Amino acid sequence: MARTREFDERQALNAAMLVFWEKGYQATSIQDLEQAMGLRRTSIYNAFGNKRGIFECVLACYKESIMSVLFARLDTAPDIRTGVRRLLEGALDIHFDDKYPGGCLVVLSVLESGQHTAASNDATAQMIHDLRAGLASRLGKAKRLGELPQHVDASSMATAIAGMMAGMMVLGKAHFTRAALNKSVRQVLRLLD
Amino acid sequence: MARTREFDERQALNAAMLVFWEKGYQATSIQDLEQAMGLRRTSIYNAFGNKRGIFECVLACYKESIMSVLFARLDTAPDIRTGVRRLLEGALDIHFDDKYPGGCLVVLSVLESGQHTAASNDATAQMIHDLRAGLASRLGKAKRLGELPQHVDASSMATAIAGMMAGMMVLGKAHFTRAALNKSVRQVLRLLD
DNA sequence: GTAATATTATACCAAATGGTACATATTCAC
DNA sequence: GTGAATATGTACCATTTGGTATAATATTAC
Repeated sequence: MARTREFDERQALNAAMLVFWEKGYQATSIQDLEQAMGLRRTSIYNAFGNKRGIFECVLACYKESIMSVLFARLDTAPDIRTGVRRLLEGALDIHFDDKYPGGCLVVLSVLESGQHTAASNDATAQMIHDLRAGLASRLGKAKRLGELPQHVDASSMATAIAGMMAGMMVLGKAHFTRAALNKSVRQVLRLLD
Repeated sequence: MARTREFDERQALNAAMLVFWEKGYQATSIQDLEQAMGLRRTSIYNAFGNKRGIFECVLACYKESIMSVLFARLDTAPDIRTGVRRLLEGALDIHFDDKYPGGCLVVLSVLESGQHTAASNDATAQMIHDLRAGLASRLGKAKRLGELPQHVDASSMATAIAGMMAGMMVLGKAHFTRAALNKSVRQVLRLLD
């Protein structure tokens, strides 16, 4: 018994996500968001409360549309080496995809933690910890399946791979070539031999 | 034949560096800088021109006081494994040092490249490329000295180590423990065997 | 001492910031 | 159709932003 929303929330959040991703949190103004989302600020505030609220929804959007795709690449691969390779190359795909601003919103936001609420910081840190945990789990499974030597430490290996993934996003932002980053992926895979 | 400056430029820039490092560029206001540097904005503008000018000097300050110390740890080590270990652990030392805000100003600024001038972006990207180049050079030397197998690709190995270094700063900001990060350093060192 | 020059302090400004009051429009239950 | 409830549009606000005009102050060469 009320007026219906005229915009698609998912689409609007996706547009907002791209702006935060490119400019950073504080450097993104409400005016920027109005233009990108194609909405007046009143509609934005009505839907998301305030700027912090927008960002929290954007983080959830990023988790769904970006992180989960990468996770799937790891989980659905036939073996651990293929899985790790697809995970890291998937991150590179996203970085070099013209649809996105390059780098990673989570990495950016973790570095910009001084700008965010505790809730947002918890969310971003959790996404990284989930990545590490997913890797650790997959590596443990690989050990049980005999895909990896028993002496491999799944936990620290997972941390290293997660770190490498974040680091490659940084190098990408510093204009490292795709070829160079692809080669560094191969170096990481050597750890699994 | 003019009034002398009452503040120490190095000290002032160090204070400004800490603020940019913690809050990010756009999120750092001139008022923040006035308080941290202990100066009125007129003195700041007189010395550095504008906010972008301050930041460019801060980057130079970071390069001198932070990056060069890490480079030295790599260059003065007795062998390549010790050098890489000291480089990565040195980065962790800085991250966990209470004197600093955690993470890395260069990594942050590269991620925030949408906020910076081309000059600043060139400077930060160059610092990362210099790191990689320094590593590649040292790895090449290690090969010639027989410290490393000849099949090691110094170039892609350098990229991977530089990436890992940046990535560990990200993980540190996401509250990974020192113990966990130390273990991931050991994983990276396995690449050199 | 004086002139020239650079630094500092006071006070200020236009523009942009995040956010909101309020009127209007649209939907659905009845 | 009517009323309740939510969405949107217009216009606005206090605060903060980066930056500056100007006057006062200190330094050194002469």
